[in-house]
Amino acid sequence: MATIREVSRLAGVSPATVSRVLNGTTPVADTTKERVLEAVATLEYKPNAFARGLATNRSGGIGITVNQVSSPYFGAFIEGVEQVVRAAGLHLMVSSGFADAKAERDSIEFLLERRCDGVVVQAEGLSDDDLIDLVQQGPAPVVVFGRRIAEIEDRCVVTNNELGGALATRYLLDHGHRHIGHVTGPLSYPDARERLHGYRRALEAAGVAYDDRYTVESNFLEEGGAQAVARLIARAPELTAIFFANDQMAAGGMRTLREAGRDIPNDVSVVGYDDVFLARYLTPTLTTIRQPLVDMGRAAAHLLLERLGHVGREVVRRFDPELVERQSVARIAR
Amino acid sequence: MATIREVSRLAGVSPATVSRVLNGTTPVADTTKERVLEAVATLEYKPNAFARGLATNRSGGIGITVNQVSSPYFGAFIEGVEQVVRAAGLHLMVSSGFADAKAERDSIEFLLERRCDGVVVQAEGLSDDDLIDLVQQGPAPVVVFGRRIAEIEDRCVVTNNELGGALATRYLLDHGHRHIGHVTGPLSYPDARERLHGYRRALEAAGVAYDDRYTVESNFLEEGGAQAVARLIARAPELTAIFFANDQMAAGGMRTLREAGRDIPNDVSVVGYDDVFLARYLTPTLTTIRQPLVDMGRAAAHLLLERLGHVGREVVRRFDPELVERQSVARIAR
DNA sequence: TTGTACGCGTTATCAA
DNA sequence: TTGATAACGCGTACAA
Repeated sequence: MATIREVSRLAGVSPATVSRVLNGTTPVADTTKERVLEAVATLEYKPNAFARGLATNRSGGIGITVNQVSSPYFGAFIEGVEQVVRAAGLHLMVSSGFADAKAERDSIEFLLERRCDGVVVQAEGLSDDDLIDLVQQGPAPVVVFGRRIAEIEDRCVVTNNELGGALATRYLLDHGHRHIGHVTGPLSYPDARERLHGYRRALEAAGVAYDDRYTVESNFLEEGGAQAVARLIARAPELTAIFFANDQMAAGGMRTLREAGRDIPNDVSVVGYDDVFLARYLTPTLTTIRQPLVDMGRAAAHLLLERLGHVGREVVRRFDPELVERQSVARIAR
Repeated sequence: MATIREVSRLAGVSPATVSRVLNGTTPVADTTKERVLEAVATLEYKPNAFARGLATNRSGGIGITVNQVSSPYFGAFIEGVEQVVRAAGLHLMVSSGFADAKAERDSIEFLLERRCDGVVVQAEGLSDDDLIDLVQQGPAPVVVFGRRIAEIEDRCVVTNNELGGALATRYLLDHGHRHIGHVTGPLSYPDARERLHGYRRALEAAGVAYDDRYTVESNFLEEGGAQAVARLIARAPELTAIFFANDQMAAGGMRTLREAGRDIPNDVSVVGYDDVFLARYLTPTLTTIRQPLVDMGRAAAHLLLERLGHVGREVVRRFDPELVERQSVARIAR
């Protein structure tokens, strides 16, 4: 590997000048610039990332921590982040948090020790206060994905969950349903609460009274969805539709419905949330709410780059989900 | 951020001694060691990764490039790699190749420029020769995932595709099937060829003649599977079972079968390959061949660490797939 | 067992 | 517009 000194010798200039040509920090005469670039080319010179980091105190790396790399949900998000980070000539360091506060803390610390210039955090174990601390005290800019925290709202990339809940519910109402159940996620999660609010808001807007027998709290897991539906249909057999706060629970719930002899969508219509991979493969295919994850990843990256002094374009921080129409909802006979 | 010099001052020793304590390179008296560690703790000293890299010429980073981060298939593999890399105190840099030779080349170069200590490569665009070159000439150790290349076999982590193909076929034979079709992947891919060999071998072993009307080449995509099945049942309506070289094609093929009025599994049994996420969500759930992706990721990482002088445990480089029994295969009436 | 002093390759400051 | 030169923070011969 050639060094800057060898390049400078070949070009007949000082190392400083080579650095100036490469970084564009100071004007350099056109003729010398040419000579330098030629020398760079013939020696296939690549700046040493360590030396550069030592001198500038910047690594050219962005860190990202998510629950689990192998989840298609987070995978799509990471993909968006990578696109932008890569296009900016930076690189991405990943680290998993596994929805556990300690692991998440370790993960973030790990990335920060590696002197990432900025970090994208998706965390479920850490508290809001932890994240506020991190954003406000941390040694590098931080962007938070999937949590809306008032104190650091300008660093949060989120979707409008309430709108998502309302979209799902309104779609069912539009198909004539009036007895609509809702299986929520853990209500300790803001996402779950907001989707519930959206559900209620849509019902009210349509003049349908909210009945709390129609709502069951669950856990965002397939098995939880299955159990929740069992309770729901025992308690309120008149339901003709169920809105699930994520697709996994919808998958479990659909299984229970089928086992109970209810046809989907003709006896009971179903709407999910997230549009993860499996939604297209359920039978019937699942009508669900899609979050623009790749776009959100791109936005998170842009938000970070903005803080790092890259040219800032306007960044959207709150994304509107949209409904993906498939075959799990039927129009009800009046 | 504290430096090694500040630590040394607080502990009343030289910077060199601090370095020795932290790296364990040279014996240090117990009492001084204690003083140093105490100073490290109170100052919350973290070594500067750049300075360390500059001095040692190692980054403490492992690079990985895969087709697409958001695919659950590669996600699982990445997860395995991350587990091991992280446990070794190193970090992971990811970069996507998108099955395109140029993008893959860029990706790898990018990682190497960032001075990764080693790189895990999953590539579909690059030729065998490209990879051999990279492994033999590259500036850092390289491990290849999912391709078996004779010249660099000790750097390849693969599954036994032929065994997988045989497992699938034998399972169908055991269920009484004698007219078994096979939808292959692109036969330019070794994976696809090997699975086909496994299929033929199992047929021969059972004394069933191979009939080339029963084999259709396709493209590993859902749509391709759908079209392949259309051709297959037109040409050989007597088929009672089909083995697909991946799950995506099986999903497409099942759709075609259903549209043609064939019940699965009672009219036609189906076996897939990969056990990706969707296999559990098809109707009926898909019997398929599972590759131990997380384990393979771990193995790839271990193989790399071995080259980097970490304690080498015995590493398995060739993994046996296993059959996952679900509901897409029925016993045939004799 | 410990300390001194140099080198790693770059960028930034200052002077010319 | 350019060149010397001093950081940046660590590891490691070499000497003690």
